Amino acid sequence: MEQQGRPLRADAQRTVRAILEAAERTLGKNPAASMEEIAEAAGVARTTVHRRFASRDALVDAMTRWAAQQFHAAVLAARPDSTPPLVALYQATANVLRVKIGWEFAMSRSSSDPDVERIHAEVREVCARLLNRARDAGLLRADADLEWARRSYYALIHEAMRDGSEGGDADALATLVVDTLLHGVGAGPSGLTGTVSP
Amino acid sequence: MEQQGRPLRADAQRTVRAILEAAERTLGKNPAASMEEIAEAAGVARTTVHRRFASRDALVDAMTRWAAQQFHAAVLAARPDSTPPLVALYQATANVLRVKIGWEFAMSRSSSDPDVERIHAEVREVCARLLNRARDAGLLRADADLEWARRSYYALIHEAMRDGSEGGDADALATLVVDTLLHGVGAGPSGLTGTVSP
DNA sequence: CACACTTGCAACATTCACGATGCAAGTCGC
DNA sequence: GCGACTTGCATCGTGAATGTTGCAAGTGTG
Repeated sequence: MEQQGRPLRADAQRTVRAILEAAERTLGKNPAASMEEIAEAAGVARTTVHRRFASRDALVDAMTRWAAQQFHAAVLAARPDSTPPLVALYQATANVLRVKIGWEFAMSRSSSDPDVERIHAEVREVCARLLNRARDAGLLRADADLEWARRSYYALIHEAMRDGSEGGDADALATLVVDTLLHGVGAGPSGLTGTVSP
Repeated sequence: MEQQGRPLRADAQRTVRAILEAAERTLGKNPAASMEEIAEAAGVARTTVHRRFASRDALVDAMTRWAAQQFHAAVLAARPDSTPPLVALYQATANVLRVKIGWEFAMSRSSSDPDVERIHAEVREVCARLLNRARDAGLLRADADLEWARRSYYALIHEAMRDGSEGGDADALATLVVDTLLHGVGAGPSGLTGTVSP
């Protein structure tokens, strides 16, 4: 379902949103939760959920799609292609954290939906470009592996999100993430390998 | 099941191992896979799986417990309380990566089993002690948040594991992880906050 | 206000995974 | 080799979750 002959009535739209949010909460706690539990959490009858989403998969897909769009918007809002790299990095991190904190389940789900995958690929590219600019600006080591940098970045954001789930401030967390990404937790330069300047 | 009146016969033990490993492979690809699929992957009949593991939960619990023990052993093998911090950190990372690469599903599962939770708590403490020693040795910043350091460390290991799933070398990955943890991917010291020396 | 839309409720059909059992054939261990 | 253990196979029961349908009552919209 989810495609409309004509737009849903206002109350029906509210119902859809309520179901999506309830599904996030419920599946976040227990990924194997039944449609019944989701319906209950949303305050609607089980049949209503089936009316709005043809199948369980359709519901999860819709959640994933919704979260992916929020994610995309959060990154673009930081203007990562024009703002100075460090600022964009910080801004994007904070924005993304706000989304991930509210859509943990939907975001950590690897979707089979090609649309969703396309969005994530797009975001990855934006991120890659940003890191590239950061390196050119001397913010990253010249010999840094940008792919690993991106993945470390994602991993740190994901970890910071867990704090956020329990009432952390997105801006403070973003500072923590970016700081850690750039400088790690170590003290002086004493690399295990010889990556430090000769 | 899984507790024995007397020890299982040799062939039965092999069967148990085969089932555990098949379950890891199968559930790794699809967490919702049925007992049937697991049995097929193990090359045994479905009823045999039920003979060895009373229920699906019992099977997953057994996997989780097994993986947790391997994890614990991997950390202790690095002698994290006596070896010099940097060496222990590197060694433990490599050992843990080897385990996580083979038991991705079982390791990333938050268990309801108190025994498993105890093991993980124990490992967390060992890790905390190690990071403490690292800080005292001047390896970490004096004002570093050790809890965040530990979690960043876990997150980076987890990310590195994905490389390992596709044939990466555990030792090389460990170097990458420890290096990134200590120094990040940034170039010079230009902290966003004023954490750098005055 | 009138009409179309939306929802809750009750009932139903179906599918699927789980778990149990008995038995015959094969395998291990002493 | 003999006895105990283990497994495959065929079969059955059961419960839970999914998805559908019809209808009456309520609610938004023009």
